[in-house]
Amino acid sequence: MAISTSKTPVKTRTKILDVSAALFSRHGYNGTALRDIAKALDMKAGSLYYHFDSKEQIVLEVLKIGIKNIIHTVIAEVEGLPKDSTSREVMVAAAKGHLRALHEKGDYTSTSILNYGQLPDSVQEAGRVTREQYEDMWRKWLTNAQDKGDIRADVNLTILRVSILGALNRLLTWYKKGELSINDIATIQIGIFWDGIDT
Amino acid sequence: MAISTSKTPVKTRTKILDVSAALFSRHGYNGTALRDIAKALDMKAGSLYYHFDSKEQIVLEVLKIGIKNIIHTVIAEVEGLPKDSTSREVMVAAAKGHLRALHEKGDYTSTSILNYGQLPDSVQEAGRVTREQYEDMWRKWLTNAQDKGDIRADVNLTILRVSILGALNRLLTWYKKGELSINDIATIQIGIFWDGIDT
DNA sequence: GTCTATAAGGCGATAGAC
DNA sequence: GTCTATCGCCTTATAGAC
Repeated sequence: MAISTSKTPVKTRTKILDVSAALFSRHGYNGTALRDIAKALDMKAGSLYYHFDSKEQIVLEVLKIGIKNIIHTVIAEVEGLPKDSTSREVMVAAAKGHLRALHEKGDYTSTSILNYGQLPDSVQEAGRVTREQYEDMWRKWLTNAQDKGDIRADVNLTILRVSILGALNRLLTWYKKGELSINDIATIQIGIFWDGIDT
Repeated sequence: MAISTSKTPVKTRTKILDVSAALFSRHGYNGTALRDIAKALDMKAGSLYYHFDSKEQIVLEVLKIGIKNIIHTVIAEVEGLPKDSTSREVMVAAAKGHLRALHEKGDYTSTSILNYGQLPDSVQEAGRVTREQYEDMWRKWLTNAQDKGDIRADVNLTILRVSILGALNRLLTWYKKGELSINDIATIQIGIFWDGIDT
């Protein structure tokens, strides 16, 4: 958290980001006007420029918060495990963190997952490094697991990684809170990948 | 194919759709102006209205072509199988069809896969039925396979379905034609789901 | 910090010439 | 079938009052 001495200056900024994330995730970057963001906060569009320099700066901040949130949630979940955990337990923990971030901060994370490819090139460029850091985390876990002999040697780890992340990310388009909790889903999804579905 | 008696009337329309699909898939619906579409065809924006009534009509047509293309490709692949094929062979064939449609008609299909949630509500509504028809096809194949005892009874088919489709759809964001062919990838991905990765 | 007012340009869509 | 020209509206962003 940043150092803050005054009473409220941070809060409006945060509200703007929250509302922006919600609107971007539903209507996309180009489908959301600054007037829409302002209106949702009972403000006028011009007032936003007291807090941000441009619309691009807003979406970039939303993007970074989304990715960092996933990374932090996933790391916390994995580091909360006992040191002698199995590879499978690591994957389930990582999946729980990933899904929990998608679910709890869906407005922020979906901007980086669903809308990323359509954002202005300059914004994509600025967010690229953090995104690749996250892919690297999965690359590392999967490689470790295969090296330890917990994943068969013939499994293509690149395809496994994109498959797992693709499967997890789909949560954003189908999950409505019902009988299954986020943790249940993570366990089930990794279970499918680990054990297969064959009889 | 529609009946056509004159020489060229269909072609310009098709070119407009091709270019629109390409631009929509890269910059999104709201990020693509009619002027951009026209410019890519060395035309003026106003001329597009001879072929289409509105921008929404263009994207709706792109959307429908994308979904129908996936459905047709997948059905052709599955119906090309011998009658006595195993459930696993059916899944691999369906995955091949799905990935082939994404790859060969990526501009059209990615509009329906990546941009769908951000399209105008009226357009989403018009495309919904066809989308659900496709989900139903997978639902049916998976249920059949489980009923025949080829998928373990304890596997949650809803989660399996969203996981497979999420994993397959990821192709759009990572695949660059290299050593692996589309058919190889389909076989590998279904192999992971079927056999698991455990040693 | 938020407002009003406005600049400067982009947007989808239309009308009529060719 | 495509053009030019334009309408009316919306967009991001800025300037200055409060």
